[in-house]
Amino acid sequence: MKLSQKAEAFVSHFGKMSSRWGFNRTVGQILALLVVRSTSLNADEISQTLHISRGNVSMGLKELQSWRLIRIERIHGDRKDYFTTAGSISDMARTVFEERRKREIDPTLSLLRDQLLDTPVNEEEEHAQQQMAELHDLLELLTQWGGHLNNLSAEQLQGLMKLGAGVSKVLELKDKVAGKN
Amino acid sequence: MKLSQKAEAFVSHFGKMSSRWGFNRTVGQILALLVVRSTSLNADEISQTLHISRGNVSMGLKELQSWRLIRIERIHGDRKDYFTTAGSISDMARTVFEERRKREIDPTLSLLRDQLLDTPVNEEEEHAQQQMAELHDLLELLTQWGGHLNNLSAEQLQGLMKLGAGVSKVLELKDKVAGKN
DNA sequence: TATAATTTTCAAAAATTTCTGAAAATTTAA
DNA sequence: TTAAATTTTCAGAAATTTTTGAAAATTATA
Repeated sequence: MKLSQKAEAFVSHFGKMSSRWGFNRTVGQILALLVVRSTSLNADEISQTLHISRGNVSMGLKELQSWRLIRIERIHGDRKDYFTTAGSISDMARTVFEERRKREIDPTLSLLRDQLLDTPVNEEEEHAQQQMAELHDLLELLTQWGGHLNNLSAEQLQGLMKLGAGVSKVLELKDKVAGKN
Repeated sequence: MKLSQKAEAFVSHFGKMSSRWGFNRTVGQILALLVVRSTSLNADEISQTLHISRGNVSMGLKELQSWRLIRIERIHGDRKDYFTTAGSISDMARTVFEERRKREIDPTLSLLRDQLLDTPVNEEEEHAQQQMAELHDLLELLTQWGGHLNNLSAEQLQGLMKLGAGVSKVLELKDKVAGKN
């Protein structure tokens, strides 16, 4: 399975970038390959296309499954597992945000909450807690906001995005309406 | 300089998490230390407190400056450089988003745009381009949206966040008003 | 069942990243 | 200027992460 120039560039770029998004190079490459290909692929095909060992592919696929980004398809009369992406690009984006929240934000919030239970015993601890409280509130706000956005339909999301800079106007509008009631 | 139990836990947690946010453990620890301490610190103090070499501290501070997350203060009669965080927690959050956009999103958008210039020569390339277009549009939307949010005042942002799930109602409201004009 | 096909695991090797500390470079003040 | 103080650099060492590939485990078919 030879990749086109285009697909090659895409896969390679995502391999390099993927470490920033929480997975290693081969995992990024495998995902990019599945995104770019229109048909599902088995582990051997992935291994040959990306020139990575069969074992590495197996681990990478497992990792992507733990992220809920790919799913297995069975082809009748073929014993092998075939893999595709789980949903559209924006489905996957939502999933990545959600998974990263679980893996990174939630444990951090939990630590911060614990820390904030204690009463500070001096100026220095007072300041530390103040900062932690600020971070806690910010993370919580972002999390809640993310949750709300996730519940919006694709169209609503689009509408909100298109609103863009006009959002402040809408906020004023909302305040006016709220004021009347 | 001995850290309190609390500060220790905070610094250690951020050391572990920081690789997910684009910097290595010591860089994360240095930033966390500066966040939690109320006074500015010099490189030797940081080195002793975190038990990392002087050279490593120097590199870490340089990295944090490239992220625009810390700034140097000079203390009269003292030759050493003293370091503090550049602004509040939310200032830093904004900066991190902006820097990551520059370092990760922008190059990706640029690659995708290049790829989309070519005309696909077969079904397979057609599909690849479709996916890339979807990703391109999503990233662009997120980027624009991020830009708008960055331009809102802290109060407006707060207001928007508090809106939460009510956002869909406000969208309807906006459509109504728009319809009348 | 047995066996062939396929996937997973994991110890060791390779690659990459991070860290150290001494030397070089720079800055400050006398 | 000069010299002391401070910071930066960077080659090599240490630590960590990733990858391989062969053996073990699992799964599917005859």
